Amino acid sequence: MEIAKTYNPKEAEAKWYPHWLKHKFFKSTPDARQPYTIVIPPPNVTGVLHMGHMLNNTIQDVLIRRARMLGYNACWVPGTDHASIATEAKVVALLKEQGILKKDLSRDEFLKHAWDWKEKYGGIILEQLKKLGASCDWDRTKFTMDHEMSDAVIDVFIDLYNKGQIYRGVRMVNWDPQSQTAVSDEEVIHKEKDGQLVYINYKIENEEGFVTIATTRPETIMADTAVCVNPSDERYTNLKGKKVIIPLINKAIPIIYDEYVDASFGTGALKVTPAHDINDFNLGQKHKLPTIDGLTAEGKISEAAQIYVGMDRFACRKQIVKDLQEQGFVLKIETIKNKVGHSERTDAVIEPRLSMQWFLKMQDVSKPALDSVLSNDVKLIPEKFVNTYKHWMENVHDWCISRQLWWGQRIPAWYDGQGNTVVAKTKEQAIELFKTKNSSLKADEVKQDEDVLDTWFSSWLWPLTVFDANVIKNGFDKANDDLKYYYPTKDLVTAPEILFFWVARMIIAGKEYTGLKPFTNVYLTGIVRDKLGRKMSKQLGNSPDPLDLIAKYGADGVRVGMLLCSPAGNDLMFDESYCEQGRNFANKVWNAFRLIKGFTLGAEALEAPDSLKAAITWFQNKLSEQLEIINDHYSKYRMSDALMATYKLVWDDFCAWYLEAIKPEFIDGVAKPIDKATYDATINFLEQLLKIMHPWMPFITEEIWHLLKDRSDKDCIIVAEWPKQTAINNQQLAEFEVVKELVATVRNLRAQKQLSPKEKLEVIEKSDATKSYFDEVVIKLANLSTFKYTKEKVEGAFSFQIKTTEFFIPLSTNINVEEEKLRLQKDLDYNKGFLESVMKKLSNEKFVTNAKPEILAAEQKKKEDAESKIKGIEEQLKSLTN
RNA sequence: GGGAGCUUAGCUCAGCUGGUUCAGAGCACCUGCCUUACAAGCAGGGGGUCACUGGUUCGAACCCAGUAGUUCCCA
Repeated sequence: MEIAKTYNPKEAEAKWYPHWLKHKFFKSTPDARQPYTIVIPPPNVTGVLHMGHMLNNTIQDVLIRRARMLGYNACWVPGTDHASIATEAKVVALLKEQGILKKDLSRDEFLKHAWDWKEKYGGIILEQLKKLGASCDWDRTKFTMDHEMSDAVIDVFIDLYNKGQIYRGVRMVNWDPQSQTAVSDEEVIHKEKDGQLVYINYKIENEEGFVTIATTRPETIMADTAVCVNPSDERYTNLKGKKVIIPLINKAIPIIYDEYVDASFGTGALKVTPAHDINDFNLGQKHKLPTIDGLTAEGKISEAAQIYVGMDRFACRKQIVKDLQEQGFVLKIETIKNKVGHSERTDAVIEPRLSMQWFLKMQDVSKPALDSVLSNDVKLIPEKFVNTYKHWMENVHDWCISRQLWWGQRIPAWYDGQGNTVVAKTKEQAIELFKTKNSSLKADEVKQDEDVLDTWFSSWLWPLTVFDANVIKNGFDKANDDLKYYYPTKDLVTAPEILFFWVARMIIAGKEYTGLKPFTNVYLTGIVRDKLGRKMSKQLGNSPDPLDLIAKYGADGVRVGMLLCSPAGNDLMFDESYCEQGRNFANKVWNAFRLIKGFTLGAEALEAPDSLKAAITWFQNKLSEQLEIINDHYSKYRMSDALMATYKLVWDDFCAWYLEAIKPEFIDGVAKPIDKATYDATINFLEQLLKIMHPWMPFITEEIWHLLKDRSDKDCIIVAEWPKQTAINNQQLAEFEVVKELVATVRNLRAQKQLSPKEKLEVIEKSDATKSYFDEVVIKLANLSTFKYTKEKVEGAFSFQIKTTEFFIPLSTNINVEEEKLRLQKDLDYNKGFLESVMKKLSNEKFVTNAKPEILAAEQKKKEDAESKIKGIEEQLKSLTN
């Protein structure tokens, strides 16, 4: 059979993914084995696969594939997230294109459109993950708004309400005027912007003179209800009990005194606008000031402001400054940098706004979640995130969980129109509850809260409800078999940006409802940036389409490329050339396979020559040594290190050394046959390497696995057993390092002297020995005629040292004496300098008395080695001079 | 404004208990090769004052302090 010269990823990908699915290799059901569980961070239904998903899901797939091979019952649960704000925005926009306005639709009509949209587009991203090779148990696919998943969310709300942890109140929230909903603190992104600090004169009532305030938000002055100064600020002590007049609307407001005001900022006089600033709100509460809401939900000037009514907040800001200037109220304008909050979802400027919202008290529930991270029960990888986590959890604010949207779980709170509120799952239950409070209730007056819950209020249950959506209702002790078996899950792989949004809250929910952590390890990936360090985003257009990359480099190539540049928790500067490197690696593996496949097996009686036996034992050792290192990297979640060790084991050790050593020679254009022992060993090595490579490169390894031998449909590498270590002979590994150096020196000599690689050379080792284990390997790799031993120096030959051993290579052409002397002199100088530095240490009394014995012994050895080396070089120099 | 981290070769990064397994890897670069698996390759090579300044120590990339640059989190 003809095997293509370059690997064709498309074919293998199209063949093996369906094959794996067909044989249900991704499927997991509880059994006697140990479980290894990962729940996917559910991607947003509005999303398409981006580089962040690629990274995140490749890591999960590597972990789950290796776990499967290690014999765990590996279960990777996929699914999607309903993403209230983003999805509702998409649906609203789509309807608008069709000429339908949300306000003209009933709630049910709108939701029907939203579900249609979700059915049509919501699964795209999961289909894309399959192209990457993701080995999820697709039968378990969940959606955060699946009926029973939503039910659990409602049950949690009711439960926490009944426990007194949820309350409703007027609070200053982060209002997104574009999507017309409150968002949580965590969804506000603060960006530094150029702003104007406007100094405005407020006339003192019934008196000459004025007080100057400085503000970045002049459009809110109509909603001012006081001016506040620091009581110790001498400039304003004379104003006690007086009032000032707000310009344009000529309204008198009191001057109040509070330590809160920083006398050094602006003029030291602060306009107090309780409805539009959280600090002002707190001041207003303290001093019992009235609250005037000067803005509407759309971010326009409200009736309460009296003037500019209906004007957009930003247009008004410009206009009012102009008007104030014309009327002489503006003292000056400074340009300053200030941080402005933006909505994470819509990028609209966030408006602090007073409104009635639902909150979850975080104080009590967060405590166990903090402890589980501090005690390492839940491990954050890398550890540096523990600090950030701790800081957030210790300064946590109550969580605003209501959103003024329709797409999501509707808050199960009911109002009777007479000021009573109950929380219940159904209207009927609500009515029952009302009856205990208010006997004159009419059923049609009972109305459910219009708002839905924050999306994170549903996804914080994800690791629980994907297995058992009834766990909230029934309690953890009555959990189903799935939850009991798979929970707590093993690893969570996610981005640091959602450490608080999601990770912390899952731990809270897990602790609250099971008493257990939801996962053991949290692997935090970095943000994928371009090579200029910019975050990849659609807006910038600097993100490649992952599917294009897969088409270009193959899924395996892209997976390797992603992970080559991804240190845990650090951002990665992605560049396509990494994928190229991944593709090249796949091709290298392919060609190693081609070579092996092309071997012709000799007669049964053909024995393995010594050179091959030595190469085999060496590689067996090497494989075992590296496997231990790779396993260790995995155990520490050092993914790119594990990958690099795999890469070098395959490319350098296997291809460049082992295969070169055992590769049959060609005689008269025909390859010599290979003996069975070597052939079998080589196939076995390749199989083990394929297994080690499989988590990184699932497709090519499966392809070669099947091309290598005739195997049944079920005998797939995806379910093969992870290689086991064998004893390591370190002595032989060390000896082979000398072999490598020796071969390199010979090759280097050829290059320098411009000798043909075909010309056979002779190497003579100065030693008492007459033979050693790897001689035949050296002969082959360095293309020698003979490898001999001598007790005496060889005159007139090229000479060199490796460690403390001298070697000679007689050359047909005379060596250039001057050149040699120069080279040897350089070597001598280096070694003398080295010896000197060692002697300095050894003659230092404090070193000798303080250093650990093994360090001292090592220095002693260095000294001896250096001395013997120097002696050897000096002798060579002497013989050259003669 | 408060807190955390980072700074090692042209690039991306390792460097675990301070000591020749300490200055490393991959890529890129340079030189020579179309050598019967692979030019998506082979062989060889160059390249770093470990951000800076001080300190501790017999000894510092590593520990401590300060400075600069940078990233993130919180307000």
